[in-house]
Amino acid sequence: MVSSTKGRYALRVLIDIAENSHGEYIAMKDVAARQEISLKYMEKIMPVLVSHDLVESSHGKGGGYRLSHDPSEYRVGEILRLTEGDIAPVACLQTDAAECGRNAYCRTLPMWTELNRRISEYLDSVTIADLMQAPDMKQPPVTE
Amino acid sequence: MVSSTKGRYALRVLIDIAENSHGEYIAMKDVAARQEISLKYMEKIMPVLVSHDLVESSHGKGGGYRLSHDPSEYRVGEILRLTEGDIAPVACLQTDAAECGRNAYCRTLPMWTELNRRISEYLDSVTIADLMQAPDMKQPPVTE
DNA sequence: TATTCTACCTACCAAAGTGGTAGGTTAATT
DNA sequence: AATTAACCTACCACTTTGGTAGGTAGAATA
Repeated sequence: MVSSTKGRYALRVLIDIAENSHGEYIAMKDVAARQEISLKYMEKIMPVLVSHDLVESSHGKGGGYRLSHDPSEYRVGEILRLTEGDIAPVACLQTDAAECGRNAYCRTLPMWTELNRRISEYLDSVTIADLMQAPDMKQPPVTE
Repeated sequence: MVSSTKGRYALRVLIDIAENSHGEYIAMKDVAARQEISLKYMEKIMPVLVSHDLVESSHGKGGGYRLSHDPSEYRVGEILRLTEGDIAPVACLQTDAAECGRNAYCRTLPMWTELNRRISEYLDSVTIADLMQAPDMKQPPVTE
């Protein structure tokens, strides 16, 4: 699996902030309701985005999160790498992977490397701006 | 992770059979030694390949496995789908996935769908024949 | 100053998946 | 009959996933 809920939720939250906060801070309570994601679970994902300066936070009333940059500057691959740790399709290509020892004569390594390259290339070609509300898309219902 | 050891081992075993058995049955003991894979673990993977007619087996002395078809007829995507169950990069695209309910307004679904398409397209474009020993490749050492 | 709202931090946890091991049974060959 | 090798079933330790619970810290407002 390239992406677990962690990375996917992070993406959806960023898109939600991009669409609904207009430069203002937006409370996670609202995002969680719209995205139907557990608030508590989201709270575990957000600090990662803060520490890498993807979003800025403010405590207290009227606080919440807002984007640090323009939506067009957020590459999906980058977001997934931060939240998932790695997006390599196989264990032996992960950045923390131990040397296999069989690399010199591994028949499949070149294929995995090429697959990895194609996945990264595609995910890095898509930005948050690309994923924002298309004209023909409905807004999600606000379920309280 | 698109592929766990199950799928990767299946691939390596099929390539090993393609390279080393020449139409003859080949014992898993030998493949396991060359590929440095636990024989017992391999034994759990092989029956899947038999039941889908990728390989044929024979019991007893001089028995083992051999390919049912020409190496060029084995697509990597097909092998991974059999052994992994699914190669979708995200849970909501798996064949057994429950309807999300948010699909109509999910901003990320089209991207995941396209990523899934690209992964499948690439993996289905590679065959076992493509992965067999290149001229500049060493044979793995036979570790007893 | 007290209250309220919100981010943030820590600990815990159930379920599923991963990557095996162990031991025995069946079938084919010598 | 003995040997060899596939095959079947059960078990298991470890990690990841996807959370929940409860409390703390900081900022705004009344």
